Amino acid sequence: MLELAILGLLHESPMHGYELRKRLLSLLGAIRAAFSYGSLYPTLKRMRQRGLIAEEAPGTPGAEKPLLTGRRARKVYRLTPEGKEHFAQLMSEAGPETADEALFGVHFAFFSRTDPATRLRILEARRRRVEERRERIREALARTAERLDSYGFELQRYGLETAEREVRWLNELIASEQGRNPGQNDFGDRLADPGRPTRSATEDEDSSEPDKGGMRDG
Amino acid sequence: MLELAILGLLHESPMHGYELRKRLLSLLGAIRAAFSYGSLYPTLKRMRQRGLIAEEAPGTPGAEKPLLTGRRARKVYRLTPEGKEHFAQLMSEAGPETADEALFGVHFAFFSRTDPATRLRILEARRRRVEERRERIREALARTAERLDSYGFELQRYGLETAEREVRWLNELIASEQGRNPGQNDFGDRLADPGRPTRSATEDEDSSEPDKGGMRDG
DNA sequence: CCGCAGATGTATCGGTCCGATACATCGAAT
DNA sequence: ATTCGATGTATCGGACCGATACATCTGCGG
Repeated sequence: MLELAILGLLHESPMHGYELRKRLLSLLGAIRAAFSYGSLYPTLKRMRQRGLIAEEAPGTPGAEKPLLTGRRARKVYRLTPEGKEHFAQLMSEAGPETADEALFGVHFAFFSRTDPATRLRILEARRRRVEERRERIREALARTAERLDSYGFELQRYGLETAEREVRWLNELIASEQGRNPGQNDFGDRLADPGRPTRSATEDEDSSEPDKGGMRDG
Repeated sequence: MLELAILGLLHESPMHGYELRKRLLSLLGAIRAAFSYGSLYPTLKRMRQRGLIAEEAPGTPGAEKPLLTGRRARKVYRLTPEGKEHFAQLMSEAGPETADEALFGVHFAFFSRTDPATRLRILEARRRRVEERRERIREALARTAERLDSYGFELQRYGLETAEREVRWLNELIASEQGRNPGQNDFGDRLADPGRPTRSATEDEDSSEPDKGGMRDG
């Protein structure tokens, strides 16, 4: 999960842990809690040992005090070919695991790097999951409504409404996906460009992204 | 967290693990994933060792094959006085920890066992937390909107809307709490409406009526 | 000039929780 | 008969989190 997110982010450019965490926060913070350093650093270590990422070598190994603007030692990680392949493989999975709230969110955040068929299957798997949850709440409500105090009732009601809202959202997304030309990917052009010399994303101002509003039809 | 939920449920009646899990699912399943047995049984063991719960003694220690309807050995747990006290102490805490999504949900589910002042503080702590989250999303959106592809944008938009919706919900709950007589608790026991059993918004919405005078008051 | 708060940066530790798995009994359907 | 699903207890490895530690750089007020 965290692994997938790291691989996805390192697709943009090499980064060190602290920066990864900030990007993670701004990318996923809207839907889930940010990963903590207590998971991030051990995961980076593990991924490095597995060869999915590699430490960027500093210029001169002797007396490597000044990194960038005179900062202290930082470990900058970059994606290896194995990591790239592993990411593609993880992203192409569309089983029931991808319906989990957290994993779905990460997948969705990198949807532009997935083919349309996989996107659709993931969205439908998630919808199935939320629909089941919705039905379970309805049953529980019907079964135990008279036993609930007003707070318990309010919790059920709000949870049911939340599930219904997410199903509507997924329906719109699925409709939007199906509205596209099923053979084409009108988002893929920006990611199918392997030769882009990605600068560091710290103060980057590259706004060559005219496409928008594919699903903002309603 | 799980501990708090177990203590709360055992307030109703003694239960064994399997039953606890089912009750947990129907009580909290509307807002969070159910606890798994992988957490439940170790937690029960730990709580028993700490004296918060105790195993219900079977009728006759000799030849105790038939429990209830001839089933196999089950461990029925009941609340000890220490457990009752610990529950009250946990429920009276209203610090920032209680603003966490999961812990807030459990607290809320047992709100009828908390005094109104604590309820109010917990609701306000949660609202503060969600407002901060909402502001972080807004900033991230303003800062990185032009860098986002349509999926990233949609994720931010949906997350922002989710946060705004929860703040509205909390505002209603807080207003409802403040509308009560601050010294009394008119929800103490049961107050289920015997009339219509909770029709939820299946297909209708957009009523946009701001009346909604709090939670089902009589 | 000093100090000190706050951002940057890496890392570990203990603990909670989850998913998978194992094992066993029972009632009902096939 | 036997397979299937619900009931029931339990453990294990792994993922993640919160707290903590430690160190450097920057800017701010005194």
